[in-house]
Amino acid sequence: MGSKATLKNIAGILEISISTVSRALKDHPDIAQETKRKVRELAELMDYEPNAFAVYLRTNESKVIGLIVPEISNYFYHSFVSALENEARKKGYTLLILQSGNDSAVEEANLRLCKLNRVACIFVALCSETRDLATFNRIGSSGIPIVFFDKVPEDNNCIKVCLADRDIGRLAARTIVGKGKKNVLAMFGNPNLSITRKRKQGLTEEIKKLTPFVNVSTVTANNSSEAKAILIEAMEKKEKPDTVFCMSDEILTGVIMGINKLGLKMPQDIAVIAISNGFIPKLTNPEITYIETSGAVLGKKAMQTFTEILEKGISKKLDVINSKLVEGGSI
Amino acid sequence: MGSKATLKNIAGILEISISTVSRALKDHPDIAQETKRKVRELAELMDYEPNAFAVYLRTNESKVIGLIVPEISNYFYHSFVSALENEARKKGYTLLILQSGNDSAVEEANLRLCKLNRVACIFVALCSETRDLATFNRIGSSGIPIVFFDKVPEDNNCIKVCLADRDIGRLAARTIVGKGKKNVLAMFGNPNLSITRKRKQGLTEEIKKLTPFVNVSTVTANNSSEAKAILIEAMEKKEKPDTVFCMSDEILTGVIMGINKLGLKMPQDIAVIAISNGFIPKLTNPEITYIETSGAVLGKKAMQTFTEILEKGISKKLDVINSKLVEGGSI
DNA sequence: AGTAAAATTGCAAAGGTTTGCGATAATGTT
DNA sequence: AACATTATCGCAAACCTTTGCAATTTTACT
Repeated sequence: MGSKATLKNIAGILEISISTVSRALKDHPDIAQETKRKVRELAELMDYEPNAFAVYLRTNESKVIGLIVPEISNYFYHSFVSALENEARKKGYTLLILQSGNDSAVEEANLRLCKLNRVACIFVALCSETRDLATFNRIGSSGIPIVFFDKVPEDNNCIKVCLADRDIGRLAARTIVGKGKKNVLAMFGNPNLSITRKRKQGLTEEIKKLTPFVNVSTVTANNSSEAKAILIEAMEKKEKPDTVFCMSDEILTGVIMGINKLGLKMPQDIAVIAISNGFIPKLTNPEITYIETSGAVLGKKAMQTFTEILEKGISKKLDVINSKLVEGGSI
Repeated sequence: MGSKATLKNIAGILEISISTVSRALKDHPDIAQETKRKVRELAELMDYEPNAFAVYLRTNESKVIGLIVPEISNYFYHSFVSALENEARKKGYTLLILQSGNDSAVEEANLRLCKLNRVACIFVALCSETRDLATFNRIGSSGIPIVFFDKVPEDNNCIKVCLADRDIGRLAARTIVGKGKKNVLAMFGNPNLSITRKRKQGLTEEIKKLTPFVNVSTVTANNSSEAKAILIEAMEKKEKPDTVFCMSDEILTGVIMGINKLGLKMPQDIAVIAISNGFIPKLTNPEITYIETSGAVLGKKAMQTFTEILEKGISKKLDVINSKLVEGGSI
C-alpha cells in the first residue's frame, strides 16, 4: 500500500512533483502559497515526518552528538550528561551515549561507532589508561570535531574544556593551612590522568609555599573501597593525620564509610575536605566542606564550545572553569 | 577527489562492480576467495566503513535504541542506563538518550525524535504527569516496540518491565512490624504513578493484616527538600513517629539531611527503612536498612525483553523483578 | 567437443530526500 | 502584440548501500 508518509506518496496524491512537496514543506519562496497550504495539510494528515536517514545520507550530516565517557554512573558525569543533553536538545541535537568502561579497546570501538554514525561532534572524557591518541587524531582530522572534557589529554593541539584543576588544588591547600591543620592525608585517583597530576601539584606546592610546617602524604586510591581501607589503616597508626583530602566523590564515598566504621567525628577526630559535585557532602553531619566542580556547568560550556567550532571553525582551544569553596563543618 | 572510502570507490579502483565489493565484504559465498582478499585489503587500507545512513535507509532498521527517562541524573536511572548501555553494546546497539524532565510535552517531542530516527525499540520510564498514552500507542502500532520500565502505565496492553512493587511494600511492612515499631511515618513520591500506589498499598495493607497496633501515616514528598521538611516537622510534634519509611532514594536523601539537622541517632531516636538502589544507604552510620531495587538488574531484563520481542514478536508482557532486604542498622 | 552444472560477477532498482537548473505559466512593460 | 520579468514547478542526479535476478565465465562430465 502506498500509505506510508513519504514525499513521494504525498506528491502522488496531490499529483505534483516530489521536489515541490519537499520545498513546500520547508517554506521555500519558489512555491505558491496555495500549494504550500495543500501540501502542509496533507502532510499533517498523513503524519509525515522526514526519513532522518535519507536526510542524513543526502546532507551528510546528522543531528547527533556522540558522548564517550568511562562510566555514566559516575557521580560527576551524570550531571554533566544531564546538562549536555539539555543544551543539545535545545539546539535540535540528540545524544548518543557510549561507555568505555575504562577500557581503551572499547573506547576505540566507541569512537568508530561515532564515526560510523557520522555524528556532528564527539565529546570525550578519556579512560584512565588511554595513552595513544592516534585514533582520536585520525577521526579529528576526518572532519568530526572532538571536544575533550574533564579527563583531557596533555597535548595542547586539541579542544579541551576542563576545570581549573591546579587552582582547585591550591584552594584546598589554602583552606587546610588556614584552619591550622598539620598532618594531611591526601587521597588521589588514577595518577595517569592530568587531572590527578594537576590537582596534586596544586595542593602540595601551594602548601609548601605557604608554610613548611604542614606535612602532606599523598596516596593513590583506585576506588571507594581502597579509599576506605587506606583511611582506616592510616587512623590506626600513631602518627594519625588530622585531615583527609579527597580528590573526588568516589574517594570521598570511601572515606565517609571509613569514618563511619571507626565512629569518628568530624572535624574533631578528623577533618575532611573534598573536591566534589556537591551531592554527597550534603549527606553527612556535619556537612562536608568541598570545592565544587559542577558537571552541569561543564556540560553547558562544552556545548557552547561545540557551537563555536561550528561557527568559527577553530581546532584548538582550552576552556577553563573556575570553582568555588562551599563550606560545611567538616574542617 | 574520489578518495572517500565508499563501495563505489573501491569498486572503481579494483575495476569490479559495486555489488561484488559489497558481497565480498560480507563474505558472501558467491564471491571468489581471491576477489575477497583483494577487496578486503583495499577496504582495510582505505579505512572503509559502511555509511550507516545508507544501510539504515536501505534496510529500514537502525541499530539504535531510544531511551526516554524523566531525568538521567536520578539515583535509580543512571544505574539502569549504565546496565542497558552495556547490554545494548554487546548486541551491537547504541543508545539514544532523551530526558523529558517530567514534562509531558517534551516527552512527546522525544518520542517523535525516536520515531524520526527509526529506532529499533524505545524504552520508556514515564513522566509523573503523563496521563495520555495516545502518542505511545500510535508509535507502538507504527511498528516500533515500546518497553515501559519502572514508571509504567496501568494499562496491561503493553510491554512492561517493573519491580514487584507491592511485594516490596509488603516486605517493608513485615520488617517494620517484626522490629516492633508502632508509629510509622511513610513518605511517598508522586501519587499519580502506579509504582507509588502499589508500594503504598503493599505497605499499608500488609501492616493492617499483620497487626492492628501499628499506626501508619502516609505523606507525599515531591522531592528531597520536602522530605526533609516533613520529617523535621513530624519530629517536633509530641506524637513523634518511631520509624520513617522512604519510598525512594530521593526521599531518603531528604530524610538523612533532616536527621542530621536534628542530630538524631538511628535507630534509637528514629528508625529508618527505605527502598533504594543501595548506594546512599551505605553512607550513613549506621548503614540504612533497605529493600534493594537494582537498576542494573532491571536494565538487563529490559534488554532481554527487547530481544524476545524481536524473536517472538510479542506485544504484551509483564516482567517482574523481585527484591531483597539488605540489613543495615537503622531499624 | 559439446553440454550441463556450478561458480562468479554485474545490472539495475529501490530506499527517501535534497537541490541545481531548466521548463512552463503568469504577469508586467512598452 | 511582442517581449521581458517573475512566479511556479518538475526533471534528474546525487547521497551509498543492498539484493533479486540475469549474465558471464569456469569447471565437470559424457
